[in-house]
Amino acid sequence: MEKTYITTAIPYVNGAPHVGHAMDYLLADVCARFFENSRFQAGTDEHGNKIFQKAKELNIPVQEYVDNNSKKFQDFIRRLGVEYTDFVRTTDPDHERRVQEIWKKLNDHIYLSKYEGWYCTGCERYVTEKEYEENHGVCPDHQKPYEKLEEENYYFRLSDFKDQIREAIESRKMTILPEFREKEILKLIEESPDVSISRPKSQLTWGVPVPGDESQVMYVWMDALSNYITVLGYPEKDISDSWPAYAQFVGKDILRFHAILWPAILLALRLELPRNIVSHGMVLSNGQKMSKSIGNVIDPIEVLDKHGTEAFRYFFLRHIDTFSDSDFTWEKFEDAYNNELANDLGNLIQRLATLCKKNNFELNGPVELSINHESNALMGQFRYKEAFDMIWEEVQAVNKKIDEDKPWVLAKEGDTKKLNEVLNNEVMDILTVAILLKPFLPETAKKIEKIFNSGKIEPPKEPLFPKNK
RNA sequence: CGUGGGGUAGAGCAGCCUGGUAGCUCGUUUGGCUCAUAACCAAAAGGUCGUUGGUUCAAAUCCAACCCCCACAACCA
Repeated sequence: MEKTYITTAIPYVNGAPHVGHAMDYLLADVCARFFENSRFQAGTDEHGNKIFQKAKELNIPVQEYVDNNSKKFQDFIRRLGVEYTDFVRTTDPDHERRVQEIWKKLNDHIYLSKYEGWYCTGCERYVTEKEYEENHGVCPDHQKPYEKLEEENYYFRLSDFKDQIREAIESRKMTILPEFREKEILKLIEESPDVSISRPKSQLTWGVPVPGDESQVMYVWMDALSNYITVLGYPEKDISDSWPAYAQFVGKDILRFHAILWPAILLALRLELPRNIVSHGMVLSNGQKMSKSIGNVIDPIEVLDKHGTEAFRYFFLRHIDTFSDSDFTWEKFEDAYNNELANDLGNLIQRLATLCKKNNFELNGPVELSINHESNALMGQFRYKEAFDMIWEEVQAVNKKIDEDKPWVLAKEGDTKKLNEVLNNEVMDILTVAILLKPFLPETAKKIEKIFNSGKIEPPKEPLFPKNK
């Protein structure tokens, strides 16, 4: 059976999970829950010098180091309430073997060439011409002058596919979202040079060996991008029940690799291009990019510990824009939690359940609602924040309706018929809200259904979202 | 002359493509209600829509120039 295949970028595991990683997972999770029959990939990127060095510093075997870190990400994803179906690790032998198979298939588009550039022996990396000029030829970290070095690299001939990629984007066979990023990519394609896809072993040991050349190791992108199909079992398995991916979620910082290099690889393999590449913005902290040196990094685990999964999902899906950069501050988070989750929704559940209980109102058996809400159109376009806003209007509308219906007055007047009628309407409304909330706040949706759609209506003993002082 | 985004009420944003009384959320003030987590509902105050010029009967919206902020520029989510 055909599945809606949804992917997330695989994070580089040289550190702990970052708030930014959460965006990928949450958006993909909303998408996966919105479509029922979906396949959902997640994973970790585990090769490269930085990881190798970090493990050496810590005096831990590299494999053990990446095992631990990969586990941290898996735990993190679970704590976000995100349910993936497939998890890929780039150090998995299956993945490594498959990447080598892929490399072989790309052979016609790969060539060996010299790379020349400024190199810092301290950092063990090349710097760009611009960086070289800015630092006046001396590495600021190591106080050493850059050296001119040259090495042999394998290159992938991107130019073989530029026209096809441009055509796919323009004809919307492959859609890049949001639109302004698509414009950016179309410009970038023109100036994209061929891509260096290997490093000499002397420089990079922790990686997948290039097949047929002992002296070279694959460079990250070739290794990492392939994960989306190696996890499906490519090339030995038929992946047509899942591929092409319906949506690939990535941060805007790595969009270029996903929108240019990755499609080129797919074309070279004669595979279809993904239908949608959705790029989200960055999460800022107090209006600035998070960075250790500024000391404004928000630890997602801390947010989860303090407020739980549902509140986390709520804030990041509604108050962090789906496509643009948005700001996280604790103040904003607390405001949203108290005003919206606690007051609007939490209190609504409490007051309506209490009204039902006090007036002995019950539904006649569980109700099946089929809903065609206008937010669905937005969901289909990946405009999750806007869809969520629209759903919240429904929450507020129920509060308003209760105020207008004044069930407590009807109860005093003894108008039982009218009372039951309005309570029934209101319960239907909140059950509708529950269904709409499912992709965003699955646990909350479940709780609402349990309270209102399983016979006797009882207000929860503990408020769903206790207010914080 | 790198590329892209942005500059709209105290804060955060929508509106701009398809010109025609400037809108939403939070905050503030006032009123209502009492079912509810001192929650809910309503109303009010608050804006020369970055600057200058142009097109038009009419511009936040189209055009031009300029100023300011931010991101990206092969691996710092």
